[in-house]
Amino acid sequence: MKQSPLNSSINQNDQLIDPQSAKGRLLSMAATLFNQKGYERTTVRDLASAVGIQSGSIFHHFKTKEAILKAVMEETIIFNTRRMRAELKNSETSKDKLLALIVCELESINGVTGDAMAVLVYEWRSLNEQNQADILKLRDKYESLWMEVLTQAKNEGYIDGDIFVLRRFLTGALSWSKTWFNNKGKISLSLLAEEALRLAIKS
Amino acid sequence: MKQSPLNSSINQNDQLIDPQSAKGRLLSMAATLFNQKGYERTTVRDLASAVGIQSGSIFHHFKTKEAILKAVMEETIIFNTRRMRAELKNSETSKDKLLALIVCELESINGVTGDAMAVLVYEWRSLNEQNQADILKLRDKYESLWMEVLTQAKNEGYIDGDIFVLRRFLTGALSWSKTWFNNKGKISLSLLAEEALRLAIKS
DNA sequence: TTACAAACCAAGCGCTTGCTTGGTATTGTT
DNA sequence: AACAATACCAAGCAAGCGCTTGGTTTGTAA
Repeated sequence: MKQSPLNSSINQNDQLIDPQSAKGRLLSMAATLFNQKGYERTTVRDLASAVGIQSGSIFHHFKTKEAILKAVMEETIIFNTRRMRAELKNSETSKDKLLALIVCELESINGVTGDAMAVLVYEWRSLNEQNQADILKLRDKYESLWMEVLTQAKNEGYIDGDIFVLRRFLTGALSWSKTWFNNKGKISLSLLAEEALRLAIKS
Repeated sequence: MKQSPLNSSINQNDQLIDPQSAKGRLLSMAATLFNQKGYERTTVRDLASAVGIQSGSIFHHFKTKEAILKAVMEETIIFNTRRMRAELKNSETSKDKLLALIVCELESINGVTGDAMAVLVYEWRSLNEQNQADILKLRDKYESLWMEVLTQAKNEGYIDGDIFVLRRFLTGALSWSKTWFNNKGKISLSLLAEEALRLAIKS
């Protein structure tokens, strides 16, 4: 065996599943369908026929339907936390860092991981308590990156109001862009990011 | 008969259903459950037992389960559009009007109609095309109130960026407050509204 | 070639779902 | 009191659901 098999349990050094593999294509299609029709309205038969297998074969890769949902969420939050952490290293000032975070989040929502991110945000209720707790741990790491930068920006006088409230406003504002923003439309993503930055910092 | 029976068809002068009536209590409970567990996860049996009747009796009041969802959405958007229109008449300056709209929206999301508003925002996909189109007409009226005020504020120099983008940012930011804001917490709703106003207008 | 695990199929089980049906209380009007 | 409209119950149907089972094909490495 060249590599230990992946499962959905908590794992600090998670490897992401190869998107080319059968399991990876399944996850990617699941994210698409869960976002389009919602988790509950998507049947395992829908998902199976979308990837070209029988419905029962799904359960060779995942124990339950909910495990698929959880995996979609885990994959995307781990992937995007890494990306944010990497982008922060390329930024100097707190203003630059804030813009970098906004761009990252907008890209994660409207880019290739967009379906999975929307699922992460809007299908929360469909996880049982344990799984919610597991995902929450990952979200906490993600959010701590934001709060560090916002704290710095606040200390340097860039921000007026409460940074916790601000972060929550931004979470809602940016995630909502999934419902209306079009990458090929008039407004570019980086322009959108600048508009969003204007929400946060004064003049 | 003292009043024509209500149905879910499009109706310019919609009367809202009496919240005390059996149908009204059904709608109110439906909003609660749909928000708590999601529309798909809520069964007609759940809803029936929550209001203390048999599941089949639901269909005396509504033709289908989806008709309940649609009615919840219609009721809340009509109610809140009226409230916004009323509040706008009590405001003079465009800045006051904008704050009034923000307060209204925050109250509609976090107040008594909160469950129904969350359903309106997040359960969109569960309606078929025709019903989506019907609700969209009502939303258009609601949104036009916002755009009028934003246009005025922009013309008067209160707003920097694109008002369409700003409105969408606000939609996301305010609706997201449902997931974290607590009316009995440290931050009051009017304080939250002022923080939100800061997102929109400069210094 | 052999061996073995991973990937998948074909069939269907047990359960839940939205909704229907035929009938019975309850309410309001005259 | 009589009647009709409204509100509800008790039972269950047809369809769709997640998931299981036992067996077959495919890929990989010695």
